[in-house]
Amino acid sequence: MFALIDGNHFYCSCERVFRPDLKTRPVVVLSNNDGCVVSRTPEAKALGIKMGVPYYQIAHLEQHAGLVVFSSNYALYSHLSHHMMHSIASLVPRTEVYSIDECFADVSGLNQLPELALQLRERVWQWVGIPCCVGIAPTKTLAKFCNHLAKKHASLRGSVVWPQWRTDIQQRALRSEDVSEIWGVGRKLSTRLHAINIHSAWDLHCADTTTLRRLFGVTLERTQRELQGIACLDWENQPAAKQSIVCSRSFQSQVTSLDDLRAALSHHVQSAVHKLRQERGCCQYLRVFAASNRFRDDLPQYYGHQGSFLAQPCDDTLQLHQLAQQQLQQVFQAGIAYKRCGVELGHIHPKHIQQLDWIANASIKQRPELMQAWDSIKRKYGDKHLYLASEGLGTDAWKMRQQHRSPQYTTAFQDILVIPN
DNA sequence: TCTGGGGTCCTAGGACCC
DNA sequence: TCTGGGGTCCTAGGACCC
Repeated sequence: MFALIDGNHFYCSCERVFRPDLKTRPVVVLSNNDGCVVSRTPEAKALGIKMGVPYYQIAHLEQHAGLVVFSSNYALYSHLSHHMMHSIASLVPRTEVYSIDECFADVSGLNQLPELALQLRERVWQWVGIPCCVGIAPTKTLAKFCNHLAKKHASLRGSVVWPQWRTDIQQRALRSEDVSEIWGVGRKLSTRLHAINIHSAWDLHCADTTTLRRLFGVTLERTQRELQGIACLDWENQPAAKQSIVCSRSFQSQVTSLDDLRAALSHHVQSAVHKLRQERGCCQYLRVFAASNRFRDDLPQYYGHQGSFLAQPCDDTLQLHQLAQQQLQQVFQAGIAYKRCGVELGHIHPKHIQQLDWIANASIKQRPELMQAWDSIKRKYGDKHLYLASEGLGTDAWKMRQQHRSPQYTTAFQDILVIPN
């Protein structure tokens, strides 16, 4: 039996933890670079703000409807996420963190599931201040579905326990939801399903399995079985080792000079390789890309990229940085207005298991002690105090726009909340 | 003027093997 | 004129997730 616990409009709720005055106000959180809406409270939803809508289209609501806007503050969200997962783990034998705002919990063999659901919600609320909903069912897909129902219908009081429902109620619930609400059925798939008369979740539940398999493949067959209560997705005991790491950002304004691109890329390489070392991995592939603004039809469009393999797995920032900058040179074309660039590290292997190249003689210079020192300085003093000089080249045009960011209440001493007398 | 940033899995088809 | 059958590995592209 699986429980799925999901924080309600998580990023907004994180902001509200330290701003109780916003409890009933419409709040949204924007994507990086203050681009578009990625989290919204029910009050913001009621204003007609859709998910993913660009900020400039709703900015007027700050003036006219009391909308409160935040830039994303990942330091805050990931820290509160940690606390939330810890609170959940204190009540159940096993958890599997699925994303920053949701987690599966193993409730097999436990009695009084409705009471447990209530307890989970209350504990997260009391310990962390995040409201959440709980869905409990015999498969992960159904648990997600129950969670969805719990969020949608206030009358369910934040939790749905599938086995407690009579069969006809379960059926009615499946009939009431479009197939696109099911986990694993996205936009394309639901369009194709509608075309063959599969509209509701119940239609998918009842569809002919062989046809489904033939037309849509094994993934959707699994989804159907899960809807029928046959578990196809098991617990993931270990978080899988990453196969690739990507770091990229949009620029606050257009960038045309190689120096600005160099600076941005330098920044991204440093974070990507830092993540790589935290994974205890080494990569053997590196790709650099830079792109124009895809929304500007009036400007020349460009997506340039260049990747290459290394003779030897590597986790050395300086080496990878040098290679990335060489590749950028190939990618760069004058006369393009760039809006985004980034780096991808691929073919990642565990650091302690390495296949060396016995033909290529060139061994890549690596400096483990230097990298260790680098990482510990970053850990101790934060990100801003140590970086490669090339990051300081050029202008600030490549940096991120973050005009509405809240303080890092829980992770920076200078941002600790002060409550006046 | 202004539109995010990560990831994974599956499949079809081509190249190759015996 | 007529040309098998069974496999693996790799990659690109398409779909999905948050």
